[in-house]
Amino acid sequence: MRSTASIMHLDLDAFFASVEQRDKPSLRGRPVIVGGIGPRGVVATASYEARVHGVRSAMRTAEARARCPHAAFLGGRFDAYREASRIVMERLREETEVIEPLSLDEAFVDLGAGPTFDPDRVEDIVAAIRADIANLTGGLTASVGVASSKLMAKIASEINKPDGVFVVEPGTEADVLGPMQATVIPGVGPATAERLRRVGILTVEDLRSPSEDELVRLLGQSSGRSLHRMARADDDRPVMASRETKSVSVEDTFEQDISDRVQLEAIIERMARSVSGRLRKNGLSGRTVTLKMRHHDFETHTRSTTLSNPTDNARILATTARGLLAGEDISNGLRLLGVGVSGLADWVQDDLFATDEDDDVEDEVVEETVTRPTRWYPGMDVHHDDHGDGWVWGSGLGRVTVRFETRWTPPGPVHTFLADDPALGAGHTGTFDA
DNA sequence: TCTGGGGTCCTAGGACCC
DNA sequence: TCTGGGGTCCTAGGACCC
Repeated sequence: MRSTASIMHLDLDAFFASVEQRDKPSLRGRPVIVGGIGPRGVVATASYEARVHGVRSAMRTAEARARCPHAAFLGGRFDAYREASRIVMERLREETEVIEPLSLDEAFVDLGAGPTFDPDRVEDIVAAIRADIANLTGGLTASVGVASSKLMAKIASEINKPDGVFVVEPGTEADVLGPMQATVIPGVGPATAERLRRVGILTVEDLRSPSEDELVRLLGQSSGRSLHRMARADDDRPVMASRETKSVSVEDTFEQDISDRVQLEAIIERMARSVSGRLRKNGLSGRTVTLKMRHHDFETHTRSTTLSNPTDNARILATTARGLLAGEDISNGLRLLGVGVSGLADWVQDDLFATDEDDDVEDEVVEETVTRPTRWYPGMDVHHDDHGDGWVWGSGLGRVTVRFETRWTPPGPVHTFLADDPALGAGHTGTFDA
């Protein structure tokens, strides 16, 4: 915690809805709700006119419709939001390079890292930034908090929202924080709040009573230690100007549950292409492929596998993800499916002009349906058949289809297989050595 | 006709290696 | 031969954030 109020948190007010109202004058002064507009949609952002009627983010759109039937329900125009966000972030960067965007509509700014920062003029600096944002974006408003730490700046930006500013005077942090609900501390969500409530902790003040060890016992190492400090407004986390991407994923909730494997596999193909495209655009590739499945009863499971080499290739991602689906019982239907990649590496892209079609050039795909394999892979399910005359493969009860793929993906060839033994009712996927 | 999509971070257990 | 500890990687799940 530094001695001057020089960390700013800026939060654009009702961002998606405000962009819509800016671009469509007929929506100004009216309730606007942006989010999923299908039967299973939820609200992403509600304008303040809609919040009056109790509409909140993450609320089901069906409920929002019931509460506020006269609102405009919009699906969202992310290109417009990204552009508005870019303009705002660019303006913030004029203050200092040390800005940390948290999302399209939020960022920390280390004002103290600016070349000409004067702590006595914080109010003027903030006023100039907010005026510029309004001018540059066609009237978007922002709420701002300034304090000696990220924690207090973030909390302060909520205090005079919307279109307001709050500066926490250095030295008053703990006093400002004490009377607030423990849930104002970022990271204290519903589950943690409930655990705390059960031991009588409601406010930040209450959170100062237990020792660090007691909080660790209650909430685990990481949360326990950090909450013990946060409760005392003790926070020296730096504003981080750049953060590397850790994962890339796509998911979709269907309007109706899907139990048809062929249909799900086709969706996986589409998602794999989407993930692949985004990996390539960012010069990334990853080793761990994750399939996310939400069942009809909302039970959610992930299945993942780690390849021996990073890939950004749509077909490898699709083959791998399909293999992960193969072992799952989907007879009651899935409401959501997702494909993700993590374990990312940024490799030097050696073939900038390659297209998806070009990728096929050096690929080798061998598919065989056999009772005995002609090639072997690690972990191949081979066991001795006591009733027969030797070693069998898979269940030993029938034909097994194996698809071996070799693809040349920098920095080297990637060999994957997908084995499907109907009698086992399970697919087996992974990598093999050539 | 309950409950989005895109992320991050943490925990915990097992495998494996030294 | 037995026991133990630590570190790292992998998988799965969960909490949380906007």
